[in-house]
Amino acid sequence: MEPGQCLMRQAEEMNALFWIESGWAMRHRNLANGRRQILNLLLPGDICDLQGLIHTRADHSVTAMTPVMLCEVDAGRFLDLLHNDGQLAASLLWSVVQEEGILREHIVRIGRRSARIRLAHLLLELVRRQALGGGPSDGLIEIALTREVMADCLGLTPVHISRTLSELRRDGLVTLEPQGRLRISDIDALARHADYDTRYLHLARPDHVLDRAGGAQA
Amino acid sequence: MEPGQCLMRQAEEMNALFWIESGWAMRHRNLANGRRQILNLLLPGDICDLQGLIHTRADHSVTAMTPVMLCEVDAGRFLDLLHNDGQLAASLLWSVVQEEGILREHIVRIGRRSARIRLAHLLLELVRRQALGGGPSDGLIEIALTREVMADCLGLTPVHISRTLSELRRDGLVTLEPQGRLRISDIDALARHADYDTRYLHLARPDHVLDRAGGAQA
DNA sequence: CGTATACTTGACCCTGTTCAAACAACGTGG
DNA sequence: CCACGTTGTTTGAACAGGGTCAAGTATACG
Repeated sequence: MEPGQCLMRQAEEMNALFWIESGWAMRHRNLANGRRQILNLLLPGDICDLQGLIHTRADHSVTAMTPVMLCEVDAGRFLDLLHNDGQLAASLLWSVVQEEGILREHIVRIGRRSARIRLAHLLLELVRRQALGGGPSDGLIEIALTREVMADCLGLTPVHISRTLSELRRDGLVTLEPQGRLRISDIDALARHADYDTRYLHLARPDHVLDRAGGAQA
Repeated sequence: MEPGQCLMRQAEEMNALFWIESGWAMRHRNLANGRRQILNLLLPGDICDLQGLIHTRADHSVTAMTPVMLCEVDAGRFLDLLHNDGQLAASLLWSVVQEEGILREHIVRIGRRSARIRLAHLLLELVRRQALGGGPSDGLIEIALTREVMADCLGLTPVHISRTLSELRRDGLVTLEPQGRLRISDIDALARHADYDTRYLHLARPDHVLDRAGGAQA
């Protein structure tokens, strides 16, 4: 899919599941007053969306931010597959727990943190998730995020993102690379600075879940 | 459990699942700077928590707000039960989708709405969820919420909640009942006023999911 | 090389915060 | 039954973080 194309549209009925192979996308909701809130960014390896399994109306849209390669699975077939493959079931459970964790973290960020720390957290999370999905782990964020995207993630305005980012750059925590990509110069320093729990999403995938679910078809 | 008791504590290892039979509880995270963000309120009928299934460290606490009766299920036994009971599996899937919807709604509220509308949304959601769980559906919120609880839900301060609530009362949208409980005088009026999607969580539970999962042990 | 899109910067404003004091509701013990 | 501590609520005044509007500047792209 090309940038700007919708994988899924608010209020549309879903009956498939997507798996992002490459490229970035975003889940977002558009409000009546023209505002937008991005709920979560989707990186390679992410699943979208459980809602598809229960064949209901989507409460948000999903839009490609870069060219995206994805794998589409019919909901019915997927449920059948779950039946025969406990490992798949365990993966799904794992992925759901991960996603809920990301959503919760997002709530805390938006609800109780300053603009500066919100932004630091967002960048730290993206760098970490990118690495988990096989991307670079050196602090460079693969794709260029517009100020508007960051603003709509964090409940701020593009103008204020611009200012806050300048601050972080001034303090040597973040640098601006070619093509508008961002780099966290020193991940640990920024994490300390921003009270970021480095164990978050660091969870090794515990195999006992796999074992158990392999028998249980969870 | 008594009010103030923890069902689950941040950073503690979980290997059980709870089902709330009666009473209200809250999921929350406490930050290093002493602030608190409530992630979600748990009402009768809610499940807490999927994280328990994969035996990992909790990233948040759960605390009883009223006396709470709950049903505790060992994670391993639950996974075994899933094996034999497709209906249970479907219920779980359903409940996960519901919960993710609630979390997403919360993000939009906190990220892109004014204090007044945030509060209206919170109250509307509670009234709706309460009714879904068998509680009153006439607009009365069963339990007295402190201003601080509402503030920590919505990313605001108790002082500002107090002011905002006064406004809503002045405008005749909400009334204060005995024992500090709140009542939405006219649910539809408030929903219109607050651009609240009344279809949200109104989702009838589709039986085809049950059927399918009954065979598939999803 | 010109246009479009995004980014930066400044000035001013507004929503929600902070601090502080007064007030109400409630339970306890004398 | 009343005094009183406790906990939660209301209100006011001053303040600040972030928003809004507007102008100017990069950067990419055809």
